[in-house]
This record gives sequence, C-alpha cells and structure tokens, in this order.
Amino acid sequence: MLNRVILIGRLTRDPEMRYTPAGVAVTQFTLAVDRPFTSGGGEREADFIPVVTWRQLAETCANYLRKGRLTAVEGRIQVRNYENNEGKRVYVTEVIADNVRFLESGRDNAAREDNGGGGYAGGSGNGGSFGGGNAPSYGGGGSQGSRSGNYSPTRNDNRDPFSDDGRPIDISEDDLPF
Amino acid sequence: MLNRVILIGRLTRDPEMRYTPAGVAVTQFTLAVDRPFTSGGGEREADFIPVVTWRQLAETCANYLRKGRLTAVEGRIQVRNYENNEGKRVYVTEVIADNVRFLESGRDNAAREDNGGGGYAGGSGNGGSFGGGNAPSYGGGGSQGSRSGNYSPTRNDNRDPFSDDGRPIDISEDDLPF
Amino acid sequence: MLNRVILIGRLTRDPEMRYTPAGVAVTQFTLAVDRPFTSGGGEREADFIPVVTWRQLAETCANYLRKGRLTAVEGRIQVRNYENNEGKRVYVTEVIADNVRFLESGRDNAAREDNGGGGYAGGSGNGGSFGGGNAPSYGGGGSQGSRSGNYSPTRNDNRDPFSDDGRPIDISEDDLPF
Amino acid sequence: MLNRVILIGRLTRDPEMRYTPAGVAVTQFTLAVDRPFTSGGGEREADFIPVVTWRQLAETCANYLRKGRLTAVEGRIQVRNYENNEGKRVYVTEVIADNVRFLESGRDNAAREDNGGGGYAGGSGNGGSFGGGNAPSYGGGGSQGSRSGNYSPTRNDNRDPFSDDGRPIDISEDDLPF
DNA sequence: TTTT
DNA sequence: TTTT
Repeated sequence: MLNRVILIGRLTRDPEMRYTPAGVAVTQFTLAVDRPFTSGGGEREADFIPVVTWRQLAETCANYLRKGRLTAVEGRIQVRNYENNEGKRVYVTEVIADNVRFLESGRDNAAREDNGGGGYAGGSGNGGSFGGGNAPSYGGGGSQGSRSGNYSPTRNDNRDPFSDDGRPIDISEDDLPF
Repeated sequence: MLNRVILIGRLTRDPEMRYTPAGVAVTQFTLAVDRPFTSGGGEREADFIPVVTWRQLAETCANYLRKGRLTAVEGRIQVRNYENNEGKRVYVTEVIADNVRFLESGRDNAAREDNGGGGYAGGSGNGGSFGGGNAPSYGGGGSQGSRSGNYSPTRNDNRDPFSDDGRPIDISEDDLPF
Repeated sequence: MLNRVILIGRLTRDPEMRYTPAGVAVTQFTLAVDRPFTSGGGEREADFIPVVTWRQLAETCANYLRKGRLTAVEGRIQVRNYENNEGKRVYVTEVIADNVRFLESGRDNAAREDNGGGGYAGGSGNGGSFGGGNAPSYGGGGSQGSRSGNYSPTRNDNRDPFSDDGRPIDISEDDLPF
Repeated sequence: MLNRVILIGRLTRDPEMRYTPAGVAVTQFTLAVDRPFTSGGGEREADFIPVVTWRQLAETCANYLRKGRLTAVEGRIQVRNYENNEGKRVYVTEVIADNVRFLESGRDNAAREDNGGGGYAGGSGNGGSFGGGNAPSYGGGGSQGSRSGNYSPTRNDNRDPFSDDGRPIDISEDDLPF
C-alpha cells in the first residue's frame, strides 16, 4: 500500500546502463550506506544496496553518476525472484528509484553540471526519448509487439535476468515502474 | 549515511519471535505491499518484504501482530550475507524496523488494544527488560566474550542464520540496531 | 533538493474541496497525528497538519475521506506566504500530498470501496479531466472556461488565499505540483 | 501515528543555538529546499523550512553547520501555537530533527571534519550531559537548577517563544522530542 | 528575511 | 511460500 525508501550513500562502482529488448534504458548501481552505529567488533559497517533506475532517469544516472559519488535516492523496495539453473528460486531485492540527487558536483567529470553542486534527476513523467523508448511490450528484433516475442535464449535460461552476459536484459516490461 | 524506509502492508503470516543465544528477542514477519501500478499481464502485484524487529519492539509485535493485519513499518534496509553450504555467498535484504504501527485493531484478538484502532510500538529507547537482554556479545553458556563462543553446530553450519531450525539464531549482537 | 513527508493520522473534519478560478480541484484537510511521546504535563499530544491535494487526487479525497478516518499521506512540505490586511507577511506551511491511502474502509460511507479495506489514490500522472483542468495560469482574462467565472476581488484582497470565503481560491496555477 | 520528514537543502544562515531556562540546548536553522518543478512565471522556487534540533544534536549542528551548506535532515513535523500580543493564535510549523547529515565538508571551516565529506549527527540516545539537562519541566517556580535562573517575564509575554529577544526561550521541556 |  |  505504501513503499517509500530514501537513501544517501556512495556508489561502489560506476553505474551500468543496459537496454531491455524493447529498447528501454535501465541503469543499475550499488549504494554503500554507512550504518548509524558502529559494530562492536568493528566489523560490517555499511549496507550495500542495489538501485535500479529506468528510462530517462537511467540515462541521466549513467551520464552523471560515478563511483564514489555521494548520492541521494528516493524510490521503493522491489523484490523480484527467478529460478536459477539448479531449479532454486532466488530472491533479489532492489530499490527502484524515481528520484536521484547528485550531491557532489562532478568537477572532474566529463559530463557538465552547472547547477551549483546539486543535480536534479526526477523520474516522474520522463518518457524515454531514445529509439524504441516507449514501446509498451517486450520483444527482440523483428517481430515486435508480442510480450515475449521471438526472444529465444538457447542455454542458461535460468539466470538472474540482470546478470550482464552481453545480451539485453531478460525482463518483462510489465516490471517497469510507471 | 541515511537509510529510511516506510512501508504499509499486510502480514503474510503470523510473526515469529525467537531469542538470540544472549537472550535478545527478535521477531520476523513479511509484509505484502501492493504495488502502485497494475502489471500489464496481471502477474506479480505485491512485494513481499521481510521485516525484523528487536528487543521490546519484537515482543510487542509478536504479541499484537497477526497474519493479514494492515501494518505500518518504519526502519532501514539492511543487507547481510552468509556463505551457504555450497560455499556461495547469499545476500539477504531485510527492513530493520524501529517503529511499527498496528493499523487494524485486533478485534478478534486475545491481546487487548483500546487505543482507538491504531497501536503504537516505537523502538527508541526500549531496552530488553527480559533475562539476558542487554548482553553486548554473543555466546551461550561458559566461554563468553568470543563472537561465536562455544557454539558448535555439528552439521549444516553454512545456512541462513535466521532459518528456523529450533536452535537460537546465529547472529552477533553486533548487528543489533541501537 | 529533496523534500519528502509521510504521515499517518486521522482527519479532524471532512475534507473541503474547492476549485481554482481556472477550474482545478483542490482539497484540503487536516491530519491529527499523535506524537510518539507523552508530554510530561499531559498537554498537547498531537500535531494538526494541514494537507492539500490537487486535481484528480483532490476529487478522490473529497469523495472518500471523512472526519476521523485513519489516513496515510505522502508528499512534500510547502511553505507559502501572503501579506495580510495589516501588511504583515503570514507564512503557511502545508503538506502537498501526491499519494493518499485510505486505511479505513468507509463501511458506513456512501461512496463504495471494495478494495478490501485500503484504498489507493496516487497522484502521479493524474491530469485534470474535468472542464478547464489543465489551464496553466491563474484566471486572468474574461470568463475563459473557468468553472467559477467572474472572479473579481473588491476589498480584503490581503488574506489567506485558502480561507474559505465562498469565492474561488486565490492561488496561482504556478503553485500546482506536477 | 506516524510522522516522518526527510529534507535535503541548504542553510539560509548560520544556525542559532540557545538554551532553555533549564539549560537544554536548542538550535534552529532554515533549510532552503529547491522545488522539483519550475514555476511557470518563474516565481518562488524553493521552500524555506525551519528546523529545530535539541540537546547534543543541537550542539553538533551549531558547531558544524554554516550558511549555504548542503544538509540532510530527518525528523518530524511539529505544529506549535501561541497567542500573540493581539490575542490572536499563531501557528508555527517546524521540523524537529533527530538526524542531521552534513553533506558538505567544511573545508574552509574552523571545526574539523575528517570523515570524508559526510558527517554524522544522530539524535537517538543523546541525553543532555550538561547541567540541568534532563529537567522535565519549564523553569516556573523558584530557582531550581535552571541555567539562567530568574526568568521573570514582565510585559510582551504574548510572543513567539522562539523569537530571539535575548532571554532564554520560553518553551516547556514537555515539548522535547525523546 | 532567505540557500547554491 | 505469501496479504486483503
């Protein structure tokens, strides 16, 4: 009924952008968020939280975010699951962000930002303006329009659809937020 | 640096309370949180989000929450990991709640609530008042002070420390929030 | 840069819906939100927080919310100000909601809800579908499709534009969220 | 029942710290929070939101925050009211913060911060450790340990208790969060 | 009264 | 594995 997350942390790596077969941009990165308390033994002291952005916001994040940058993220928790190649159900929890704030200017970054040290990248109402962007259904090359189209993986079909194996990500457009 | 989650959803089952070897109460339950949009094909339409509470709040949740109850939860995302018995690292994401609101009075419930349909159960400042409560370190009987003490599982040591196998949960007190 | 509020409380009265001169629906209500602690002397123990919703969400709130109902609200804090008739600047703080959840079914309510006790009323992407809805600016010219037409303030122009004096509310469409 | 606010913005001025008659530190500042949209006519484009912190957090904020600094604040909305000297009830809305994050290192600041550009200042569990700290009530009667002793308002008693008139602030300890 |  |  209500699902809201706000995080401030630093990227553990550069973000990775990919496209769904239908051409929708998806960017993923992980935020390291320091815990508010220090573990007694000084052990684990940050949570590494995977974040996913879609469409225009995905492209902005891919362009402006870099490893180490302090970043604020607003979104919701999503739990998806898939069956791995041993027939076991694997659960993946991610934050689907609809608002990302760049809290550090990328002074040493190629992409220009002149908004005074805090960039805005809201997700509401941002349609994908790139090729194939708003296509409402999944489908690889030729015969589009079908939900699962002629996309026919040959082997290793049981995998995390987000795992980067060079192919477009195996995720239905049904999972798109908004 | 900042990590805040607010959820409203319904319990998928009755909550489960257990104790750490040091006697700290831990209660777990899963919230089904309906997504704000309807999937095209009508597939998955809720996220099932695991929630963990500690100490006094754990006891209150165990006493008052029941399967199906509409509940609000405030907390932070925690990602812990452990190595399973195949030597693979498994990541578990949970919401560590420090504030839980009972949005539905348990009219058909044994435990009385007369606060007008909305119970309060804040976590701040609630020390464990039961036996062994505030003990700062993990460890059963004799040789305390070590992280894992004389706890000597015989087989299947590589497991989710939260999996309910009848033994006290295998988690360090270091992971306690607050 | 980021401004997020989540409240759960009860309506102090029935909501009030009005229209801007351009015909945009605005609904206001106040949430009584109990404080998490009890005041020593037992004095004030709730905050009364004014909430404003716009467009389609305003109409849904006006239809389904009633005095006393437990309600969750998500939005942002807005501080507007105006000069009162003594030439003094008055500051008004409100929560502009973009998401409202009805946590109590209106069993005794005329408006039907059969969604199992928790209604959804998201604000994203809800354009005003009624007459004059999306007009981007405040009722300037003659009568141009505005729902309430000839708005002609004569005296007492220095007032809270939201005060209900029977006239359409004196607020620019520029202040519309989204 | 639930009241949570998260803001990211910049201080409009240096913070101001004062003490209650009982010696409890209170720091106030205003955050300018840019709105996520641009007003049509280009008018107001930020909200100026008053923030209040108490006790240890107040002292940390006074020491480390400065005008212009990008800052994250977590807390709750509080609406207090008082009667002004014309007998009119005035409502004041503030965010009572229990967590403040310094998102910009004060490189040009006297107070040292070497935590890599993001300071932590949580409010939970921070009792006032200075003289008179936890006194539960406002300095009414005799002289009972209050830091500023003989508080004796003569005229102009109807005022914003927070207005800085050189006297200790006229606010009951009952309003302390936690 | 306001920040970058 | 899931709630209404």
